[in-house]
Amino acid sequence: MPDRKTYHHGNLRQALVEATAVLIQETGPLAFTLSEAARRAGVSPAAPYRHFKGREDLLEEVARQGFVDFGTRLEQAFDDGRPRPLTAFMRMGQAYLDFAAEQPGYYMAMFESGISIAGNADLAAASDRAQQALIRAAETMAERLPPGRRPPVRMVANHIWALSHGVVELFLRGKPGGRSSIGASEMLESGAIIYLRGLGLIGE
Amino acid sequence: MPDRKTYHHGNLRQALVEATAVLIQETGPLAFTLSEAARRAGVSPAAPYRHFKGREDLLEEVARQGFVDFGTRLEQAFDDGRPRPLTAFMRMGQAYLDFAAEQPGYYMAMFESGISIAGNADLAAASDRAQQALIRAAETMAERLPPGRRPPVRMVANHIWALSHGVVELFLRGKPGGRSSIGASEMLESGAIIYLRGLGLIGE
DNA sequence: TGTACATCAGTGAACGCGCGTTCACTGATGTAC
DNA sequence: TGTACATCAGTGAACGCGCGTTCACTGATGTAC
Repeated sequence: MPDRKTYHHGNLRQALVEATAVLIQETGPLAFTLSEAARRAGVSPAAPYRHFKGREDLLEEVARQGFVDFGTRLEQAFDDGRPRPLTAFMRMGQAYLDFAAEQPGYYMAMFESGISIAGNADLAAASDRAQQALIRAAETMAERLPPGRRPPVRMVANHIWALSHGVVELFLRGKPGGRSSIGASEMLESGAIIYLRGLGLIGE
Repeated sequence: MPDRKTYHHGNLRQALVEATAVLIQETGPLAFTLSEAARRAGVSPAAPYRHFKGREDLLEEVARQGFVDFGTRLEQAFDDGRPRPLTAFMRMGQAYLDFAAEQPGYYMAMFESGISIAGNADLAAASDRAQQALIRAAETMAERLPPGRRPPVRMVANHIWALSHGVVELFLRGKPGGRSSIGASEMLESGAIIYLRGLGLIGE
C-alpha cells in the first residue's frame, strides 16, 4: 500500500511480514532486503525499526508465522486420522505440498533463507509444533500395526518430512535438479504409498 | 594462496572455483561474492573477469563441477549393481550423503544457490548425467521384479532423489526443521529400506 | 642462443549503486483532567 | 466537550560499507626469427 493517506500506517508490522513473503516469492530468499520490504509497504527504510530489531528479526517473524500456518494446516488436514488414518495421512501430504505451492514466500523463509531457529524461542516453538503434527500422524499410523511391527514414530515422521521436502525442492519449482512442477503431487503420493506399503500399512 | 610470488597466478580459474566452494561452505550460498572469492584466491577483484563473464558465471561453474563429481561418485558407488543390486543401491545412497557432507559448498551451489540450469548447456548436461546415474540404478533394481510389477523407472529414481535431498536439507546440517546432523545416514538407510520393501524388492 | 614483440593475465583506481542502520525530528493519536 | 500533553509511529537525511563491473594500464610469458 504505497499510497496510503495517513501518517500512521496502522498495521505496518503485519504489512512488512506480508510484503517480505511476496518479495521472497517473487525473487527468492536472496533478494529480500529490509529496504525493499519497507518500500513495498509504502514506508521509509527507517520505519521497520519501530517493529523489528532489524533485517534478521523480520525474516524470522515471516518464518515463524509460516510455521504456525503450516502446522495448523497439517493438523487440520490429518484431522486426527478421520475418517480413516490412511486417507487422512495422504491428505496431510497433499496439504504439505499445498502450503509450499500457495505460500512459497513463507516456505522459503522457513527452509531456504538461512535463518537459525535455535536463537529464537518463538520460532523454535512454532517449528516444533509443526513437527509435532507430523509425529502425531505417524503415531496414529503406527498404532494400526501389531505391537511387534511398529516402527519408531519419530523416524517415520522424519522420513515423510524428508520425502515431502525433497519433492517440494526438486519438483515443485523450477530447481536445478528438477524438471517441471507437473507431477509433484503425484510424485509425493506415489512415494508415500510405496513407503506405507513397506511399513505394512497397505496390502499388496 | 594470497601470498603467491608470481605476477601470473597460473591456475586462477580453478582456484576461484575452489575458493567459492569453501566460501559457500563456510557462510552459505547467500554470502558468496565475487570480490571475496578473488580475495581468497589472492587476486584483485577485477582478475576473475579474465576467466568468467561475471558472478553468475563463476557460480554456475562451481555447480557444474559439483554435478560432474556428484554423478561420478553415484555411478562408481552403484558400480552397475555389483555384487548385488540391493547392496549397490544402498551404497549409492550413502555416496549421495557423503558427497553432500564432504562437499557442502558444491552441494549448496548445485541446489541452494538459486542458479538456473536452463540457460547453461554445460551445466544442464552435467546435471542430466547425475540424474542418469540415479535412473540407471533404479532400472537395475526394477529388473529384479517380475515384469508385471515393475514401477516406472524415472519415478523410482525421483523418489530416491527426493528422499535423499530431503534428508540432506533437514538432517545433515543444522537447518530450521532439522535437529542434529547425527542420524542423517541412518535416516536415509531406514527410509530407503522401507521404500524398497514397499516395491517388493526386500522380503518381510 | 639471443632478442623483438605479440599476447594475455594480472593490477589498482574508480564508478554508481543499494544496502542496513542511526539520528534528530515531526505529525498523529489518545488519555487525563 | 474541550484542551494540554505524553506517547509513539512515522520521516528523511545521512553514514559507512562492500558490492559488481569497467577501464586504461603493466608485468610476465612464450614464440618467431
